[in-house]
Amino acid sequence: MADRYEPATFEAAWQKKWKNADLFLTRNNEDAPKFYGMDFFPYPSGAGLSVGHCRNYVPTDVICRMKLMQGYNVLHPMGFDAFGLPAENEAIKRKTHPAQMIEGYAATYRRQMDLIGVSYDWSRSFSSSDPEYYRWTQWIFELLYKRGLAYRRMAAVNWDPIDKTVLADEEIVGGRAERSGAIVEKKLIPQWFFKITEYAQRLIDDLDELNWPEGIKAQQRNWIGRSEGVQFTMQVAHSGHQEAAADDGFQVKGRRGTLAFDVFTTRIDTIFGMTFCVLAPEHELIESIVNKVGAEFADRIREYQVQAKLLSDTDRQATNREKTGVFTGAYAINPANGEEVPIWIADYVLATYGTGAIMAVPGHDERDFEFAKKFDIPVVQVIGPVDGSEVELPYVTKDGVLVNSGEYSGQTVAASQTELGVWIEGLGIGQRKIQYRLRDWLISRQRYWGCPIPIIHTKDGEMQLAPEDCLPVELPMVENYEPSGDGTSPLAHIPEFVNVTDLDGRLGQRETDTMGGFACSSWYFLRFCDPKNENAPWSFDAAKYWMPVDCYVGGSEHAVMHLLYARFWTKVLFDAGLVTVKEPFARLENQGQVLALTPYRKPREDEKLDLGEEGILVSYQDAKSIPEEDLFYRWARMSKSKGNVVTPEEAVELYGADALRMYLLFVAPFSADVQWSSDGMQGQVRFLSKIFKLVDDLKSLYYGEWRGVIGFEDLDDAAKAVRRQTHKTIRKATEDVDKFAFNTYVSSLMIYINELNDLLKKHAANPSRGFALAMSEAVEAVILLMSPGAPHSADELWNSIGKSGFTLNECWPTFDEKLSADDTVTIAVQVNGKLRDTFEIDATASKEDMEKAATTAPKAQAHLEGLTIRKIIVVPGKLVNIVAG
RNA sequence: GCCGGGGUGGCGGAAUGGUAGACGCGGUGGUCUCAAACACCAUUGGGGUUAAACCCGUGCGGGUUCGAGUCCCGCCCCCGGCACCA
Repeated sequence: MADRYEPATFEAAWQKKWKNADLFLTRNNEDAPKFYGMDFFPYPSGAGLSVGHCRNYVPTDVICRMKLMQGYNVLHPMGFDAFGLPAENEAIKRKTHPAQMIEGYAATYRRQMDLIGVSYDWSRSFSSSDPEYYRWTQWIFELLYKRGLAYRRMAAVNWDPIDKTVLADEEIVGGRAERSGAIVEKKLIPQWFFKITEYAQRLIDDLDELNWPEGIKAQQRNWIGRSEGVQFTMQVAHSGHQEAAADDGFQVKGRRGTLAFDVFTTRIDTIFGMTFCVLAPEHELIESIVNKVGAEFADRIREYQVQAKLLSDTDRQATNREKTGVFTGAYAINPANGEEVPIWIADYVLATYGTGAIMAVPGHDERDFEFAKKFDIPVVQVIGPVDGSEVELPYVTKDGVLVNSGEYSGQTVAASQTELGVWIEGLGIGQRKIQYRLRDWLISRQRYWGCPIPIIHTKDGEMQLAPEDCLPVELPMVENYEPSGDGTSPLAHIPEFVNVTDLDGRLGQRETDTMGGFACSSWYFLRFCDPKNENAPWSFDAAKYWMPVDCYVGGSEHAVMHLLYARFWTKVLFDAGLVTVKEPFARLENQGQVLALTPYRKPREDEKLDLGEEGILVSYQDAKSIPEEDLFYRWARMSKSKGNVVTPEEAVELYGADALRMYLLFVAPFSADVQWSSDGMQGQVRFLSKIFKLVDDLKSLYYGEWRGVIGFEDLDDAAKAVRRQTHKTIRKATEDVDKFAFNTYVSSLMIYINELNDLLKKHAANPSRGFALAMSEAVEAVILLMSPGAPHSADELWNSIGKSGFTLNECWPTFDEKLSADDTVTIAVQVNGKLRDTFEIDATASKEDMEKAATTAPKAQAHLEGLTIRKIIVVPGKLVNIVAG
């Protein structure tokens, strides 16, 4: 074996041996505790992996490897999230079939993951597009349907009138289709939803028990958006301002002869300040109003509705957009004071939140204020500061008391919110209510490459589930699967797929929408527990044993969608008695991104920059020929489109897999973004070489049976120093890996190696027997502690000292508190909190001894000159602070 | 605007309220070499000094404490997410 790190000579060889020995197959030792460590389900893109992806996989691998060495049964699987739009679009472009294409891409991913030595149990791998897998995705869909959690209703899709296709939100840029440039329209079609809103409260509550980054939990809470308020009914005025508002027999909300609508507010305390109401342009009541008001109003309302429909969501919600709206000609009655207020229509009120209608209080709401100013609607103050001082409107703080509010004037905001809520309930026109921002989960996709929804529409318009034993409803393998041009899924144009007869022999048609990819990734962690099961999605016992995932690792960009959906499904499955956990992921860790220095040039006069860009992206090749004053570099996320990707192949070729792994661990805290530099890997080559050199130097001292005799040896100071360092490092390294502090895990090994080198240099000439034994222990500790981070090198070194097999099968070292304790400690001497001196003292020294040593320390004494000692604070093992004046 | 995370040498970053800058990258000087690369050794927060002593120093301003990078209050800046959700 060489005395330096020469990866080309052994890394590939060890990977082969691991494979031949089935080293990474999941083990199931009796009585061992379990550890389930997993990475986010990746979509295997055609670009392959970059070193940025490895930053996710390597740390998970390190903790899994350590847990395995610690005696856990470890489940560390990997599979592929193969269904979905990116795959389909790319396959169309390449004129190939997505199934075939994805298979190739997944193989590339696997090859790259193997190349960096990640210990996945590939025997458990699958793709979400495998019929054996999506059969059970459909099965879970049916479970949701049976439990009333899957339903179909009309909903808008983004429609591209040029390409005649449905677009995903990410295919729209600035209200236009990314590809065709057409202005995107909204089109109502029937679509499938999962009723995640029914679980909103539980999804909030159960966050508390999760060991997740606070930021992610906060994002989920925001997304679910719980707010407490009051919902109540507003009557449309019969008479008064508008003769056409006379009763002509409309029936709305069960009130014969009247028009009415519900509003939701979190500020019921401001109800006396209501000076108008606003309905969303899509509000159903508008139809009735249009029929009752004069033609001029009706025309303006219609026009506004058309305009609103044409606006894309992004345009409509653009920041700082001026408020728009029209007066309907109708009035509503404020139940608090009986006053009539005008009803407006405006798109700043969303149809999809609350009741799609609001009471507007411009005195105490910025949006209403802005609207009122623009349309000259009165602004009334009904809340003021407790001290009665004048304030500028809108006054939106909840710190205050009611004014101009009848009998409620003088009450605090908090008190009146309760009282007014009770009052509304007493009147029978509404109730206090908890409202969530969360919407139901739209799963329909009018595309080919997804999991078919197992529903049959019978001739009589009924919906039936495809019988369980007929699952999966297989996606037909067809040549043409491009979007069909009429907005339906391509599946709708495959008669063999569509036409079926149900169990009673009646004719029916299959549902042709497919499920969005998030459905497939909402349960894959359960399938990994029992991936080959042909009779069930998983066996209850397997899931009971492995779940929850103990450590789930991936990027924070999935903070809401995937993680929320997976939590939702797990809760449904829990309710159905199919799993024993309410939450799928006990601990979540987000890795930082890997950024690469990316060349840009200044734009020429006629060039426009893309949104958020400072310059024009250029390739590294072109950068060489661009004049220096026009060229600049920025840190940008590694991606194929930026052309700044470093692949694991390149890194492994130049520096080695272990150097890449150790660099990824060391370069920054796990959750921080990383500025990639290949120089850093050279540093790891140097470090690994140092280990090879040290192990080589220690071979002459190495005694394989040290464990049996070291306890009987009378150890000299040198030997004790070695052991102390060994046991300190074992403790530090173990703790650091457990808490995902991989950078300090690596640095603790560096410190250890440096110390061992120093000690060896000092005592090599005349080593005692105890020193040799302590160094024997150290050699093994070094190799085993580095094994999770640099497994190839560890196995190479392990065998070089005469051991056989794999370090992964060895026990993780344990530390002995007594051995790691220092004999002597360095004590800091402070005078009035400022460091003045230090001294060495026996670790067991008494407080009195420390005080004495401190007060007589020469430099400290110089600072005590002429002062009276008032107090002495002694921190054992650390410092002495002398307070003097 | 709201929510979350940050701000420490030239750079990445360490520091249970207890010696700030561990470990590494880079730099400088040296050894090796015909030379370079690699490697190794020394040094490396700023000021100050022949050297030391000493002074300053964790975004800014206050506070608590024997002692604050760490805790509290008020600001500033950066990154991420959400964003007319009534």
